[in-house]
Amino acid sequence: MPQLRGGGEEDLGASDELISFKDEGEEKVQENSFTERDLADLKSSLVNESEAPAMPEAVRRVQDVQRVYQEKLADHMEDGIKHHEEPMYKGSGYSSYPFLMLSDPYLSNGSMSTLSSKVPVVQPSHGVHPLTPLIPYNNEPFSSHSPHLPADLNQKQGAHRPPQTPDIPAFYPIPPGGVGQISPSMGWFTHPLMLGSGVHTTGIPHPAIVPHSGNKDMECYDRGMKPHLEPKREKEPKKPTIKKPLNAFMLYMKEMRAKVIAECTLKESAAINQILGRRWHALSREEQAKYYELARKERQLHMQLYPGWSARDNYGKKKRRSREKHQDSSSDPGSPKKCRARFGLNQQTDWCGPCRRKKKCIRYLQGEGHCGSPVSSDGSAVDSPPSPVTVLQCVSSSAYSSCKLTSPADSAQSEQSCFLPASIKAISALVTTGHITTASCHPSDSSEESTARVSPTIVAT
DNA sequence: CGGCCTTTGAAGGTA
DNA sequence: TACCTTCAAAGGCCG
Repeated sequence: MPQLRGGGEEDLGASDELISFKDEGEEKVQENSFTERDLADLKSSLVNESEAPAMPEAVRRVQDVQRVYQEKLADHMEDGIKHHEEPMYKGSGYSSYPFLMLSDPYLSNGSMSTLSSKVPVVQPSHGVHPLTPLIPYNNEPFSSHSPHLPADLNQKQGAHRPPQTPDIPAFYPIPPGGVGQISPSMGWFTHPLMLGSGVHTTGIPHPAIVPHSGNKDMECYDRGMKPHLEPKREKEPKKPTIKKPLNAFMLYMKEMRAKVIAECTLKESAAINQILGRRWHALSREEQAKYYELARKERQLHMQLYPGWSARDNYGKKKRRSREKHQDSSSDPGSPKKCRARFGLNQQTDWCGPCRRKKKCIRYLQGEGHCGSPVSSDGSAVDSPPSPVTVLQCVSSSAYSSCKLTSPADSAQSEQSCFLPASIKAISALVTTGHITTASCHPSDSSEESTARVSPTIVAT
């Protein structure tokens, strides 16, 4: 993965990113230079575009809105909420970042901006992550049904937010319609730091704060009304959930999901995510770098908005099934346990995917006899051997789809049966229809299935 | 109704 | 330092 460490800035990614990209060459130096200079170029070019005579109307509106927000915030600042500066944004180009993010949808004739030059921009039908306004995929107003739309921010986090730099408001997305269209019914939001006493003039909450389910305030927003906050206050106010900022892959998924759905006529997220995972690996470093940069900005912004927040805060809010760690197969003391141990750090290209992600090794913990390595878009194995298998035939049942597989590496073309869990039967359907030509097969990692479990790898759609 | 599935990355905890 | 765990999004599925 790209290391977008730009001169003095904090890490853009975890060590995982470094690991993944090590196998792609030694262009790190070049990569490192991407963020600062290229971002600056991007920004200036976008600004120039916006100032050009041919600037689309929407872009001008964006600027107008940003100006309004700047003025609004200045007013708030004068009201005594100004505490500290955020030097990290000063002169870093970050202040213009929203421009970077927001310009895309508004650029003329749907062309993609530099930022997403090679990444198709889709029009998701659903909502936008609280901070994912940074992502330039939507030229629609926010969906009023977005689960991210917070309803009761006013009484919650927003009121406790530290004062903000004038840069911040510009980070937020501008509806295509401009200021005049900003309304709660659109799910538009207000920077928490602009709230002052907790309620912004627009009364629109910040989407990073997600109310708990059953919040009637949401319905208010859905109906374009302001929420009834006062009855709420009488009760014990539930703490809103501040979501984690999206990482690069999540941003990528949000942007590409609709496209994959359209292409593959799939709806099941599990299957779609598998495809997206493949495509993610197939992305060039430059393409991935865009998303890492977006994610970095999101994290920065998130830290600014919620300084005391920790991802740990949300632990336990999702009920997780008891993990299969009880059945940890690491009870094989003699053999190499992990790709890491077997290949070492300097042969990370030979690591399986989970090892690269510092997760449980699927290759040597579970034995080496299984077929199945994900396959990149060019058909080569991403995770190194073993070879992918070709799906010859799939027969769906209620619970599983049984597929006959053959491995190219097996010259005898002996067939073996794998079983697709019901959750990915849709994949097998694609196989049978010829949309998918290759799949990989992993042996069952739990005792509950004696059959092999197919983890389909999408080669062509 | 709520957890599961499935993906990658980030972050925090543990050994 | 290495490893592990949880959560972030999404929506169909299932108990």
